[in-house]
Amino acid sequence: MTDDQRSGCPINLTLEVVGDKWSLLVIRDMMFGNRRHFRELLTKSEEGISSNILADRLKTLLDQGIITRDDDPSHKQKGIYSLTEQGIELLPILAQMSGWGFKYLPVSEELGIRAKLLSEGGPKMWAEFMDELRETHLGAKRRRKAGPSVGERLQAAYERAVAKKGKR
Amino acid sequence: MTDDQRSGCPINLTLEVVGDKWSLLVIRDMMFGNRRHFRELLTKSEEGISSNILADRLKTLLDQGIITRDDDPSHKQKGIYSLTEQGIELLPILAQMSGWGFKYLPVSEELGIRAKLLSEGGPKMWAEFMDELRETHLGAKRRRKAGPSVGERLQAAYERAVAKKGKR
DNA sequence: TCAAACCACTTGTATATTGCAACTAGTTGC
DNA sequence: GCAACTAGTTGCAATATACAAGTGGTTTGA
Repeated sequence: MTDDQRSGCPINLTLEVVGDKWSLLVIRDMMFGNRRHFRELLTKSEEGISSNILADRLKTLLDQGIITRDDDPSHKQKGIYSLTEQGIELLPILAQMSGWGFKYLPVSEELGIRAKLLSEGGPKMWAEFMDELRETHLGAKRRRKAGPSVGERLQAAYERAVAKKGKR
Repeated sequence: MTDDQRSGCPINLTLEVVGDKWSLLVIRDMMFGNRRHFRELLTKSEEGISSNILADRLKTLLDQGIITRDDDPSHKQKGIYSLTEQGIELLPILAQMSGWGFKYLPVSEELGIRAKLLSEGGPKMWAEFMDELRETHLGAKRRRKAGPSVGERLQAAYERAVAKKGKR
């Protein structure tokens, strides 16, 4: 990867950082699937990323300040990847992509349910979810709201959709 | 380009359609720079796309229903590319990317000014701009608002920034 | 204590995509 | 009729990606 940029346009610069077919999927899995280890990201992704590509993307995202890596105290070889504030703020981009894809592309039922909820929830729900991510990834204190978190609600809806599909 | 998809996830599907380094830049130029012809897109882009890549991306975007192509009555060889409703609705994704890039990446002053305005304007401004795009690209009738359009305001701000830079 | 499983990657190689420059085939304006 | 303009295409080199196998080390459990 070279350092020279094509232009100073914000959209172009953003695309140079996350405008490939894998980076945003890794971020997505960290956000919505709470994958924090290399092995989790490698084996639990829907799309089947290869290990060399994953290693390369994690390195780039580290260099860009979108994620950080810490040693896992429970296992000398494990690393824990966390989103930075900059990474967490990619959520609105993912949410908009998710909404657009849900509206116009052949999304599967069980994977579309989260997109639907996130789209209906709008910016307010996104902000709440970002606060939850700040808690899990940055250790930020958060004023607890009543009822299940956004993350829990999305996960529960997904599991209901999977169960429903299995019954058919 | 093959037809098989990696997964039915809306984010993944969106990335498979516009998740490369050029497609969204072409859309950006059509939206914000009002480039409608092949030659305009080719020569007036900040980043310098090559003609084979541009031809390929326009074909893909046509296939995907994001743009349409009509013959230009003034010139037998010219085609006019227009955004479809599906293409126009990519604006919020571009706006979010623009805002994120403006906040975190080394954006140039004259190209950042539009990002700043768009970010400050928020979803309400985006909706207004999308209405303007529906007028120019889809021929939709629109209730005129008082004062300059969003497109005009963005363009004027950009030109002021360029003029200011030139004086230094 | 030792083998099997697990961990985060790296390496090698085939294939696909991209970037660059030149070229084609036709149209328009003077 | 010719120069400039139009939308692309072609050939080739450089780069990125995909897939399978391997590396060096750690943990688990009998």
